[in-house]
Amino acid sequence: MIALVDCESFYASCERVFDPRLDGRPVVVLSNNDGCVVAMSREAKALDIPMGVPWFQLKGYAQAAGVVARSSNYELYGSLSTRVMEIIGRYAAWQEVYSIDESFIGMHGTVDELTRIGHQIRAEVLQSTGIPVRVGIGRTKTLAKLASRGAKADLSLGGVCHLGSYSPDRLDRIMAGTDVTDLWGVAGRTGKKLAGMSIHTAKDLRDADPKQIRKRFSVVLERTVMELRGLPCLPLEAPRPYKDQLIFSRSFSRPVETAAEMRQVLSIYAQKVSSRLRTQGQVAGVVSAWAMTGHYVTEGRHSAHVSVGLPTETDEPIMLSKAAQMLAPRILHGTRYTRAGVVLTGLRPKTSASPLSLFEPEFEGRRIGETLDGITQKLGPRAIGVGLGGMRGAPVWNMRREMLSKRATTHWDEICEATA
DNA sequence: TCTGGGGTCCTAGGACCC
DNA sequence: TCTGGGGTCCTAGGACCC
Repeated sequence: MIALVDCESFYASCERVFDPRLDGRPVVVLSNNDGCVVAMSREAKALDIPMGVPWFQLKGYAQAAGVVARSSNYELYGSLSTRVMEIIGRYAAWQEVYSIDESFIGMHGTVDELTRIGHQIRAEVLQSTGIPVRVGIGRTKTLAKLASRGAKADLSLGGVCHLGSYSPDRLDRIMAGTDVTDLWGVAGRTGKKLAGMSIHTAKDLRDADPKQIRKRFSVVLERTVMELRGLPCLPLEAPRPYKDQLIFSRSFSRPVETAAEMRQVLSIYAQKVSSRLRTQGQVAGVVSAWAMTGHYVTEGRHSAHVSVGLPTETDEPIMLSKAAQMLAPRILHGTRYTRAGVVLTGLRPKTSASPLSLFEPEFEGRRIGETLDGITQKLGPRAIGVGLGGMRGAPVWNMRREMLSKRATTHWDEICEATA
């Protein structure tokens, strides 16, 4: 059997761990730039605040209704996630950490045994970290996901739902009451196309002809059909040694319109992403950069892309920053760009085979990257940078985070204080 | 004024090979 | 009119996830 353990309203729950005043109050967490709502506590959901609503639209109502808003504090969430995942891992020989707030584990046992273990996991994670979790158990990942929805919907289950505890009739009724787009792997576009074939519920999809589904859609949806029937098609994945790509992208707090400013943006973003690259011990072979106007503008929409193959794979910030700045000629002067990003692909672990010295880039071997990382770690992210990245103050286009909580688990000077 | 960010997998189609 | 067949690799774009 497979269990999905997922954290309830994870970001909002993290905010509560070190600020118990938030208990029982509606809490929303905002995306970068304090843009829109990306997480809500149960109380906020009860107010029918739509997920994804822009903060500037919600602000007035939120303040009147006593909603507490927080900027997203990924350093805190990442740190608490690591603790939660470690505890969950103690309960299984095989664990897949699927996302910051979800983990699949493999389990053996009777319905009663597994349900009991589910409750134990819940209790221990709550006791040790303050984060409430739900446990959904089924024969496949897709069914475990469905069970997790059940645990959320039916409070009488106490946070643990094992699909094996239902009769076939009851399971049919549950699936018939589940919209097909609420399934894992089925979103809006596929949902629309399925509706055209009179497939509206999870039960409809389970009972559809897999071959037809594969022909009309893809092998991905065919797998969903089989998984709904209890046939595992998606194995628990082992942790990967490294990623296929790394991205650093941000929206600006105000539009960037000049090539000079955009060069600064790209230089800094490239340095940010190169630092992640070094953390993972990888080198990159291809640098891509893009810039675009907002989704919501009606006039003057524009986007620019460029992709550069590097002569030698590298993790050095100077090379990568120069490559990213090759986007500059594609930038239309006077366009109101609202976001940009730098993407590294062609990633390999750094250890294997060093390039012939003839082709070594100018700065290779001088350990510029390592040196910057060391200084940054000691003195903070803006202490040093290459070229346009070495800024005393934050650039004017830098993102907004006006309601940021403390990073209580990763910075000594932000540690939680208790007062009598 | 103000609408997130970081990933994965799959497929189709082009380039290229013999 | 009519222009091989079979294979691999790579990339761009679509769809989805949290």
